[in-house]
Amino acid sequence: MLDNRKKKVLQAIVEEYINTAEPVSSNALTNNYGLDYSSATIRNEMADLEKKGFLDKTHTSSGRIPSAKGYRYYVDELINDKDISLEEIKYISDKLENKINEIEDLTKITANTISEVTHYTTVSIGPKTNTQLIEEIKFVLLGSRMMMAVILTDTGLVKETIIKFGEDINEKQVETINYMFNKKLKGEPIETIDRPLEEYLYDEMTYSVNVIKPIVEQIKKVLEDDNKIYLEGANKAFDLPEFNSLEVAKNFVNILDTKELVADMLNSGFAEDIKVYIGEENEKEQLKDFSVVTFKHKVNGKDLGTIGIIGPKRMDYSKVISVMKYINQKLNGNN
Amino acid sequence: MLDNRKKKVLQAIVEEYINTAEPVSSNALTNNYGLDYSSATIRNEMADLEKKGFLDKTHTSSGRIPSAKGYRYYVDELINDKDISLEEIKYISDKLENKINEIEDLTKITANTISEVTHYTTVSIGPKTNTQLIEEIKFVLLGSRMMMAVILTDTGLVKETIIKFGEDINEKQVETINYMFNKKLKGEPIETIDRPLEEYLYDEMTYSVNVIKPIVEQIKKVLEDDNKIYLEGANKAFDLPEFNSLEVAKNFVNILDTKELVADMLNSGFAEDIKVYIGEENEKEQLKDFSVVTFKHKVNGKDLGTIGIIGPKRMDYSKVISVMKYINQKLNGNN
DNA sequence: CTTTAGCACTCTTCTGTATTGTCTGCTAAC
DNA sequence: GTTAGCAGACAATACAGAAGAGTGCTAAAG
Repeated sequence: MLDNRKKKVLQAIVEEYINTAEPVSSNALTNNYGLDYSSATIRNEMADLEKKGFLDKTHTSSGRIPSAKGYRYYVDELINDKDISLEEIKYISDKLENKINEIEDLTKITANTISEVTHYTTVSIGPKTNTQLIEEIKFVLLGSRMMMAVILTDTGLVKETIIKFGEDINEKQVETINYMFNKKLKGEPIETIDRPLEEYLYDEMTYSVNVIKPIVEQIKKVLEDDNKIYLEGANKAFDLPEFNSLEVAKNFVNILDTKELVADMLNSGFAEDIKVYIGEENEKEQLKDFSVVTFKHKVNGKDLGTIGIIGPKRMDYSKVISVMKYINQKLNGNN
Repeated sequence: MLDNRKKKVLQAIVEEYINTAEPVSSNALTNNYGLDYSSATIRNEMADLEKKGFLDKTHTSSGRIPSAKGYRYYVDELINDKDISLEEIKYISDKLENKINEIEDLTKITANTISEVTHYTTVSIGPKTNTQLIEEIKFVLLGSRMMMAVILTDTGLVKETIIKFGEDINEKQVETINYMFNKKLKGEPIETIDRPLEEYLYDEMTYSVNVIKPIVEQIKKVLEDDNKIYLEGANKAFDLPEFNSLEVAKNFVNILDTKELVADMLNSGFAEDIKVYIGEENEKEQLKDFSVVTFKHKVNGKDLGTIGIIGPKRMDYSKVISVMKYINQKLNGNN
């Protein structure tokens, strides 16, 4: 579809634009990026690329900027893995080294690491709990009318919540509840908890609904809560030149503040490990001026959460993807 | 110090400026705010107030804006409690009604409520744990090398953490640890946990340091963690006209991102319930263009956390303070 | 047939100037 | 003590012209 030189020109324009955020002129590319031609030749190529839809102009006599199609082609065909510097490798290694066991915070730490290395804003969301298997569920009495429930899953995730009662509870009751819930739920996926209340009461009618009901309700609530979204490096975005437009800056802050939007964004595109959405490719209207790269990180095939990078369309895709790939390797111990 | 009419003029200027964010002209005040004088008279008063340092000009022929001293005088002497609308009362009541028992989230919920009603950004920090008394401390075995510690304090706060071990632990050991720690710590202030390790080992040398050490370390870590800062309504700030300056907007985002700064801010000014810092009154250089109102909320004299409002210097102090006072009442059941 | 030099043309950005409107300060009259 | 009225200061806006950057096209060179 594109001959070799056109590819080179497109790549050069994308990379130059990523670096400078200024429309790229034909002159800027001559004797650069291995393009040993005069500006006129480059101009002819640019005109062709524009006709084919890979480039845009901001006005008739401006340099070119990549179109969404141009970025897409770049990401799909032209990108090459960027070498990560030694310092970056060291930084990433240090931060992740001892944390790999702390499943609860791993997504947060990883998101923070990515944000620090790439200088983009990241949002992250913990692992989906509902398909994980319950390994153990424990109830602990706290005082006389309060209880803590701790759920342990097969992936090593621990979720806990406090339950309050309108009546006194004793140790013996807690023991029975422990036994009862474990009998029902051990080895089952977490979503089992969503079953109707009667199922829990089937065996043991000795327990009043007053006791069982708050337990089930509170546990459900905590598990829904796994949609908590963490944000890292929001201020970094303000260093980018495109954020000099107050319009864009405001829009950006609003996006980050709309939790549902971010959650939807992170939950889309199931299977893939790393997925790139460029500008209009984002389903959400509000994101059409940004690019999003999502990264579902897993250890041994187990979902551990999703991290999203939000940045300008001229995001340094190569670096972002390289960093993600490296972290993925690291987490899965292939290094 | 100021005669009655001057007070009236100053109050009018502050309130007008709070509403419009535009320098207030002498004309705007005539036949308004109960000032039935010509613009020339108002001008004379304004000139006097400026000489005394209560007002500033942006340039020689502009209207007046309040100086820091002007705001301070307004807050100290001229402010009157603003009536909160019925809708607002209902909104606040509904949000706080059933949450008063959920100590863990109370600060967060309160901060969110304040942000919604006042339309300013709030930051909040949970209660200081170190002086609270330990009512009970429970250890629960999870699997064979993992344990959860739950600490219950006299104010009803629950803190929990997961501890991982390099060796297997059995139920019997957990029981002894439970007994041991409770014997040592029950009724003591939380900071007792900071004691040197030897104290925990004194009685029970049967337990290896491998077991006790991770427990103490992890508990310490969690309790330090009480400095977590919550942010509400950051995007609201961007609707204010002063945030049209990218400079200010950027500065603002950076402030919110600097956790230490925010923590310092919330922890200053010990005793008072509600404290107002206007512009340069803030200790931190970065905050000198903003005003901060801090609100230490308590129930029955127990510290439950601190909430800070960050807004422009022309913040609606009257409304902010009224809302805080109302919430304070509400939380303490005087209504 | 590909590449390049050169030039006309387009559009943005910057600078300077004139214009308008707002608001003050001051003076003189009430 | 208060007010009307006017001169002066300044911001904001609009407009014109010049400079600069970059393209598109043509014709010549390789």
